[in-house]
Amino acid sequence: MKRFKTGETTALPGAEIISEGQESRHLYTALSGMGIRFKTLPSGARQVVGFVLPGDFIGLQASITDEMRHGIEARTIMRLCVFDRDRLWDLFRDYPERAYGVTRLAAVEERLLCEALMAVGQLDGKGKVAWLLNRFYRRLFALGMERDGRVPLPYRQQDFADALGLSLVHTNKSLASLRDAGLAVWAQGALKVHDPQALAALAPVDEEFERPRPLM
Amino acid sequence: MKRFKTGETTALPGAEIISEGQESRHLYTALSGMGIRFKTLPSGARQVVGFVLPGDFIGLQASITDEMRHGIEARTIMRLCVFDRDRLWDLFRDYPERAYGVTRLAAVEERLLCEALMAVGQLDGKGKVAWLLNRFYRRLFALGMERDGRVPLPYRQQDFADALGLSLVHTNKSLASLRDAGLAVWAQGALKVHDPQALAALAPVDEEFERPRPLM
DNA sequence: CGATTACTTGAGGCCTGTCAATGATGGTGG
DNA sequence: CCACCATCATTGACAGGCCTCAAGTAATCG
Repeated sequence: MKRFKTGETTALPGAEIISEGQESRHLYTALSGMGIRFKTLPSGARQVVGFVLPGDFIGLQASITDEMRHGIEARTIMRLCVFDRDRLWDLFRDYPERAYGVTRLAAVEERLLCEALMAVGQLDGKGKVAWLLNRFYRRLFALGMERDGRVPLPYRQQDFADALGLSLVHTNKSLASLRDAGLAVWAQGALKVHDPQALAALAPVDEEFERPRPLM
Repeated sequence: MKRFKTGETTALPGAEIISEGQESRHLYTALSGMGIRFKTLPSGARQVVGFVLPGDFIGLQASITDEMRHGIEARTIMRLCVFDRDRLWDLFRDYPERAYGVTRLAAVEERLLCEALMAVGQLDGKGKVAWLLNRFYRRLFALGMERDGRVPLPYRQQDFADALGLSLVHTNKSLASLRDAGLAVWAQGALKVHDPQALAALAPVDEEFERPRPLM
C-alpha cells in the first residue's frame, strides 16, 4: 500500500478535515484520534451522521462520486494517513483484493448508518442514548481501546444530541437517567458500562463489527 | 455482464426477497417494480431504511459481509436479475471497471442513507414527509418515470411512517397538510408535485442523483 | 357484495423541545 | 496564585409536537 500513500497529516481538535460539498483530492485513513461526520441544514441544524474512529476511512464518497455530502471534523488531535484520490482507480485495476477491501469497508459503514437510522427513527430518548453508548463501547472494545471496563469517549453531549436528533437538554437528562439506573456512566471523556445487558435490552446492537477490518 | 447473470426471478407484492440476518447466496438487480428495505426491532417496530427502485442493487451487503442486516420486501410485482454471490470476487479480479461501478453504487446508497438520517433526525413531521416526497419525485424523474408531472408511488402510508419515524396518524395528517397547502398530492398510487420549490424549501434534497448509474 | 385492508379525522396525554439560570471545568493573563 | 472568561454540563418550568386510542369512511379483492 505504500505506493498509494502520499504522506501523513495532523488535525487539531475542531479542525475541518473535509468540508461539506467539497471536492477533495485526498483520501484519508485515521491512524489515531477521533472525529465526527456531519451534515448541515440551511437552518443551521446539524446532523452527526457518524463518528470517525482509528482505522476508519475518510473521503471515499468524495473520491468515487466527486463530492462529499458530509463534512469531517476532528474532536481530538488526529493523525491521518493521506492517499491520492486519483490513484484509487489504479488500486482497483492493479490490486483487486484491496479494492474488495475498500468496498467491504463501505458496506460496513452502510451498516452503521442503517443501525443509526433505526435508532433515531424508532427508539425513544433514553433508548437512543443507550444505543449510542453501547455502540461506542463495542466499537472501541473491538479496537482494543477498552481498559478496566472503560473506553475513551472524547465527545461533547452536543455531538450526541446532533447524532440522535435530540435536544441537548434532553440528551443530558437521558444520560442522567441511565447513570442513575446504574447502566453506564460517561464523564471526563471516558465511558464505563456497568450493565451491558440492560443497555442492549434497551437498544439492540448488531454484533460482530469486531471482525477484522481491512487495513490500508 | 452476462457471464455473471444466472437468471431472472419475479417477486410478488409482499414477498420477502431477502430476509433480515439471512446469508444470501444471491445478488439481485431490480429490473422493474419497487420494494422496501427494512430492519425490525425485537419490539416489533419496523424501520424502513430505504426504497428499492428499478436499477437498484440488492444484497451487496450480504455478499461482502456475509449477512444482510436488513430485509427486502416487494411492494409491487418485481422482476429481478439474479447474480451468483461467489462470482462477485471474480468480477473484482477480472473487471475492475465493473468493480469500481459496484463500489460507486454503494457510495451513492450511502449518500441516500445519510440524507435520510438527516431528515429523520432534524426535520419536523411536515418536513420529513416533504423530504420523502421530494426525494421520490427526483429519483423517479431521473429514471424517466415521470409523466405529465406525475410519478408512480405504489407504497402505503405505513411505509412512509416507518421510514420517517412517525406514527401512521401523524404521517397522514402531515400529508394532508401538504396537500391543503397545494404543494403535492399523493393518491391512487401516484404522486403529483405542484410546487417543487416550496417542497425543497421545507426539506433540502441533494442534487444530481440523476448522474448515470452503472448498470449491471 | 361481503370482508379485509388502507385511509381519514378527532380527542387527550405524554415525550421532548425551548427558555432560562446555575454550576463545573479548563485555559489565560496579571 | 488568583481573578477572569469561555465552554460545557446540569437542572427546573413550561409549552407544543407527536403518539395513542378510537371511530368512521373509502378502496380493494375474491
